[in-house]
Amino acid sequence: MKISSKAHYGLQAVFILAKTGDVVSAKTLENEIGVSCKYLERIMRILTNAGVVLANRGIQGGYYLAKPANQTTAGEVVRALEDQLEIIDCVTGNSCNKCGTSFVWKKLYQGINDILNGITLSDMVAGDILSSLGIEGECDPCNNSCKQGCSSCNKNN
Amino acid sequence: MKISSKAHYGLQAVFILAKTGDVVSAKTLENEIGVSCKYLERIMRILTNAGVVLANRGIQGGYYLAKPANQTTAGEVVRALEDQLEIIDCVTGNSCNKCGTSFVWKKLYQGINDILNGITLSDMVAGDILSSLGIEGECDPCNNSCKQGCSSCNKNN
DNA sequence: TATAAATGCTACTAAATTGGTAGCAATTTA
DNA sequence: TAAATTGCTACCAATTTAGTAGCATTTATA
Repeated sequence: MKISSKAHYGLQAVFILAKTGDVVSAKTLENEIGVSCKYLERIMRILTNAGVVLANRGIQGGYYLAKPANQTTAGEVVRALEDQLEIIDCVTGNSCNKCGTSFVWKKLYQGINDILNGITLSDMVAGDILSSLGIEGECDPCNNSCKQGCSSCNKNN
Repeated sequence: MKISSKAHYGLQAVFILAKTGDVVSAKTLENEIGVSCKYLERIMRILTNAGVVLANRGIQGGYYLAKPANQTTAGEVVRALEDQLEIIDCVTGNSCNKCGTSFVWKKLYQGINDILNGITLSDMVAGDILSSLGIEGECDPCNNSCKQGCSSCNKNN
């Protein structure tokens, strides 16, 4: 149950595309994210084939969102890069030994998809701007301190 | 983002403990689940150390739930067997590059825990009984057909 | 008290997955 | 034509997963 580096880098990449609102090359993404452009190319190609982003070749080429940021969800991105989020074989109906646990995985599968489908790239950009303005104070989503009123983790809301 | 076989087998095992309501040996679990008792022993030892189950050695020994089935959640079981469900490093505050995606993973992490914490072993046993009685009709949680009113996947409710 | 049945623990291993790298082809702009 | 860029395939090292094996320890019971 780990997020792969592909999904992590891929979501960072589309986040940058959303924030930039323009064509961004793999080389630029490499500078922003800090991982080799060859690896990013592979990741972006998966997202291109999935229809999440579009690509232009040649000089001035690069990647850009296929749809507006507020119509692109984290779910689309992560599913493309995480093998459809099929957390266990039986959740997509490909075989099941009826072991008594399947409804747990099914619920979890649906829950994970619901959560990620509920987050758009616009949400991510908005959350990032708030955070960079220091509006959330010490409520960093990456640690366990959360101040009341924060819009990112909602832990104390 | 795959459920490990340890978590799958482990949840099957505690499900059997809950259904049986008695001490069950690894050998018996082997017969029920179809995986070697040596591997199950290792899994059950993790659950024992986590305080989810208790173990008796010797003849007539085996494993049993440490708490009543309605007070034991899938979350406790899965967290013990899936490295605390730490889907990515930054969700538990151990480091974060503030890449703009962290609040997605944080929300996902909290969501996954909430879902699994909301399912008790009693729920699982109840769901299994309903299913074995055919009450849900063709709504098998393991395939994509779901009839209205089903209590397992809620897809059409 | 012997014995069989059970868990506890550690070490090992084969297979699969992850996380990349490398090189060349194709495309496009200037 | 040259430079910049994506597209594609093959390869590879490291890690993780999914077990197996063997012995130690404990315990109920005959």
